Amino acid sequence: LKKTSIKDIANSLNVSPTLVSLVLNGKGDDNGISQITQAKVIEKAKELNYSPNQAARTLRIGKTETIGLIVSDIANPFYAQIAGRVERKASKAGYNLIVCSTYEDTIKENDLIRMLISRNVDGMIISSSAVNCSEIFKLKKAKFPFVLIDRKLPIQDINIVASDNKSGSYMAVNHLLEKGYRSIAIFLITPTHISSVTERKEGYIQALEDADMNIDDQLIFEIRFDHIMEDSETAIKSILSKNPGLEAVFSSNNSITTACLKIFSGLKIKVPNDMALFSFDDVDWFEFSEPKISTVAQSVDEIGDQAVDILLEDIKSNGEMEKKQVFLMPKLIIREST
Amino acid sequence: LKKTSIKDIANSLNVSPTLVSLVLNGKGDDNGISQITQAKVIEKAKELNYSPNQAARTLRIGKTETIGLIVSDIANPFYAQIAGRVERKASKAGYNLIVCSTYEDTIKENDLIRMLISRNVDGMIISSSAVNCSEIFKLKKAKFPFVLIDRKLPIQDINIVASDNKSGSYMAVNHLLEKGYRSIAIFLITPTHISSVTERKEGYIQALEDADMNIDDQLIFEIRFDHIMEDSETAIKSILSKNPGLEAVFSSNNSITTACLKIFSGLKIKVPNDMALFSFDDVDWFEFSEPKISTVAQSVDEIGDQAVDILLEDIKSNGEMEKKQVFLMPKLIIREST
DNA sequence: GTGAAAGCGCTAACAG
DNA sequence: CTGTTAGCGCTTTCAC
Repeated sequence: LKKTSIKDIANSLNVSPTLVSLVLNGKGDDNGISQITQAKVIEKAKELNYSPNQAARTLRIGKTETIGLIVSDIANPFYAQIAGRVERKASKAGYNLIVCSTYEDTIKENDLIRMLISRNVDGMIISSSAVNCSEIFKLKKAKFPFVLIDRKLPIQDINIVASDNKSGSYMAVNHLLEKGYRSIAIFLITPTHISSVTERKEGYIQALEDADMNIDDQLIFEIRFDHIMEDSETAIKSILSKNPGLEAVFSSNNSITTACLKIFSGLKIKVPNDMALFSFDDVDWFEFSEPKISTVAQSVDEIGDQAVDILLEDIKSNGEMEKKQVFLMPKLIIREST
Repeated sequence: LKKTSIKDIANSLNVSPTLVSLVLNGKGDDNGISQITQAKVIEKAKELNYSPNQAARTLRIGKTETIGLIVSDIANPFYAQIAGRVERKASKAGYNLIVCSTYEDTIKENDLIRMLISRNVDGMIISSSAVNCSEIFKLKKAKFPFVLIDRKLPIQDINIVASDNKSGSYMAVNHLLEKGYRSIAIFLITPTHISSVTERKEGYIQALEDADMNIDDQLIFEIRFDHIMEDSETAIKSILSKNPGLEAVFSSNNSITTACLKIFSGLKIKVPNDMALFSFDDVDWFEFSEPKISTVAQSVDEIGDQAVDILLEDIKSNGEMEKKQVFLMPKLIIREST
């Protein structure tokens, strides 16, 4: 498979590669190349099915018109929706998108960042699960354009677009309290060090404290992201045996909610009568499930849109611009599960 | 942002770029480069935070270890799941993935194919909505490795992994018939020329014919993919006014099912008592919705896995291998909506 | 054990 | 109006 190059076009037309390059890049008029020649070049390019070798172009000019998106799992509807949104916006601005999943593996995350750098992406959007943020810190130091989404990192002066998870969580627990639920468990997803998780835990604790209630560590469960069904089942069974009086579960992650629903159904536990269930993130089916699920909804579209806007701006400024921090307030959607 | 190159390492160590390249590519031992020198190079590379410039590498060796995935909409759970599966498998084999969505725009599809070629991807996995398959045909002619998924194209001898949509549809309608539903509408998504859609229509017609029933064109609805809510609503209202006796809707696409559920709910139409509903594709929430949704489930994971396997094999063979056709039989999952 | 030199395809500065 | 030249960073052949 030998691809046609600018040289091939030039040779078959008896002109120089430069001329062909100029024409094909729309700089023909600027350089006063005759319309006839231009037409010939363009026609020949089509005839030979020419498509520019981006590797060569990138090597020469350093830009790729590509941005990288790193998330924990592209199959999660939350990230899938963000990815779709980012793709559309980026595409409109002439950028392509490389999407990568880390599956919460911090080594893989670092590898992916290096890989994207190697590929000369012009910028990145990252939902990081980093503990040691060395790789991200390098990006910052190198003034490489990037914006964090969804999860904070303990680094100053970097772009970020995320939800105010603590407030979201606080509102959710508060709602449960107002509804009269006294004994409330929270299910957190691992890795628990990521900011969205710690913040959701903080919101839960704060809400209980503000209501002068005790925090019972026994009611705070950690569900491993790669063993969601098992751990949720263990957690629920533990509740049933040790805390039969429990009235509500705040499932702070949409995948955990799915698991809980399955398990409750298997155990013939009726929501919300036997047990209330509050979720985080709004997934389309929460509106049709039995029962419909109350949840804390993040502005997914806005996260995607703003991330792209900020990133493109940063790219334009060569990483020199003043960094932006955007925190979106999530909204409570009350349905039937509480 | 000046990245460190092989030359930088070479200079600071007073060795040649050749040596550095050799060491960094694990060819040090083969070329008898001393362990001490190798260690120095590797250390220096780390120290200078070296990451190879893929553009240069690609320009030189022609390969990128990247594959492209083109689907209609990455935010659709069906494709999101395939993408996840493909990403994992490809990643294990050392390949990166570029994911693109066409949003059913054939122009965009062609642009994307050219873009991926420009980027020197080593192969592609494509769910095509092409009418005029010129671009895909060019791939074939150039012996460029690719595999179609989900949708057939009228081209011989190309790799494809798809479901037997006609049989799936046939089984679904047959099930409705057996359950005693006599009057059955089908909702098809546009563009209707894509094979999965025409096949689902064919299966519907065949099942009715085999049961000696008339085909009523009034009961075949086309829902525009970018106006799903509106068109579904129009269709349902048309049914209610013109065919009040209708007993079942076969919604041959998961997004349409979502819309139908919303609309039925708004109209206080009870499923399955007032109207049965059968879907296509299995989405996790079909198990929790009210009612739980009967559907034709494709083996999504298998589509993804096989597509990658075949693609990698084709890449290895330089596009010379005998092309493979895989058609997976979907399964009926009967729940409460029928 | 190591280095020099060529070339992948493209673009940009400069020359006519 | 068009062409020459150089070089982006890397790998590879060949030479010492």
